[in-house]
Amino acid sequence: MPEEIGARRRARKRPRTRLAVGVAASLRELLATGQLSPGDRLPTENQLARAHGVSRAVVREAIAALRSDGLVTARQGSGAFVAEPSEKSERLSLLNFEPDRISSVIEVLEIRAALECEAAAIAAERSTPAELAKIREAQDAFVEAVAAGEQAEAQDFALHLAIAQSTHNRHFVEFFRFLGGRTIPRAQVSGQPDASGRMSAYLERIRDE
Amino acid sequence: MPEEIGARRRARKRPRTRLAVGVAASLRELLATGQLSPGDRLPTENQLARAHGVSRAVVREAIAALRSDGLVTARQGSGAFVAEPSEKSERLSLLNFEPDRISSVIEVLEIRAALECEAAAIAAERSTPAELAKIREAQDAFVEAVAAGEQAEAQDFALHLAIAQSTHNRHFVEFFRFLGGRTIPRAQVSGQPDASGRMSAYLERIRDE
DNA sequence: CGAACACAAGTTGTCAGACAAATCAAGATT
DNA sequence: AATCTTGATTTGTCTGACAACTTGTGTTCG
Repeated sequence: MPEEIGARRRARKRPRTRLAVGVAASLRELLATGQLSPGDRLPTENQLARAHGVSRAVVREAIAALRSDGLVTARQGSGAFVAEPSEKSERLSLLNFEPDRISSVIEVLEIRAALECEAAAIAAERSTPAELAKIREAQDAFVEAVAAGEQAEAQDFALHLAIAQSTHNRHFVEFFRFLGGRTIPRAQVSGQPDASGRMSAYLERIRDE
Repeated sequence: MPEEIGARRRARKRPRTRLAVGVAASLRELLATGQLSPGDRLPTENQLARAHGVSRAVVREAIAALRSDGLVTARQGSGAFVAEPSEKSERLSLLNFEPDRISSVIEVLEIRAALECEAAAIAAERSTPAELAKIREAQDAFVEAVAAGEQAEAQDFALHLAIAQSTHNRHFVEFFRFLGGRTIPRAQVSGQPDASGRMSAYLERIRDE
């Protein structure tokens, strides 16, 4: 018995997988595999508790998690039912890509390029002189860093953020902040060949406008 | 007493606000107002239970909801702590706008236009003949509907979706499906004055490419 | 004096049973 | 036939208890 305790103590930060997450995963699989369709009533809490060998409290916590995700809706006295797929569930899966596949990274870069292009155009129309100065500053810092042979991720991000803020559209800002955190670790894609080439063309366009 | 019961029975589909959601909302406010910063330990379950006049089970369900959202992390034997803001929380707040403000709708339309523009360009390069035919079909249906004086939201959406699918980039597809659901009810913005004008120019561009 | 150990208090995780509240279906009543 | 009553079923909540884990404190030994 002591060895077991030792083994668990060694695996610190992971005291034990909570039972509720196991039950929740089991339920999620039922939904994912289509064994339970929207509108269906899932088993009662007592049934689930007996089936998984846990107490009703654990089952309740598992269902609460699904309900928090909008996957099921519970009605007192009636039961818990699978909810219809809504925007919310789609919003969660959105951009939930796997960074392992290179193509996935490229896809995100595509969508990012599309937005950067338009953001720059809008920013050119709306930006105040102060914001323009800020963009120029970030731009100079970026070209300097590139000239010095650095990776310049931070400067790159700062530049895009400055442009996004100049659009006065907070969705652009939020989107870049999100994508920035996703794609900054460029070490994933081995060589970023034409990144600088694209960037120079990109900057030229900004100057023009 | 009977009247009260009647009043509640009349308000069907809303039997009663669950206690857990009230406690969860209270906790969320603590985080939002900064009274609890990342890394802080929030009150014990017993304290919260007494403070809100509910049982510990309710408090546990409330905390489980926050944990499911990634706002707090609980460690057995130690307590529950406010989590550091991560991508996940940003992803949730992303594009979570209020449809009441007209400017908010316009902002989303801007970001949508930016993506549609680039998606069309990419689609033009990659689309297979079958996909091109599908786009043309959707396009014809759209112009027909517009000519008939209809709103043509469904055709509009189908057209954009067909284009997005031709990019072979599933992020575009997901994004349009998401934005489509958000902006389709255009009744919000009273007159969509230049929508058709923009659209015709947009279609011309596709034909060119 | 310092370090390893033992221990106790506090906290979250889980269990078990019970009752309240709501739903639903069938039976009883008018 | 329509309405009311009743009972069973199910989720929502309460209560108390114990297990598992963390943390700090004291204690003992080198």
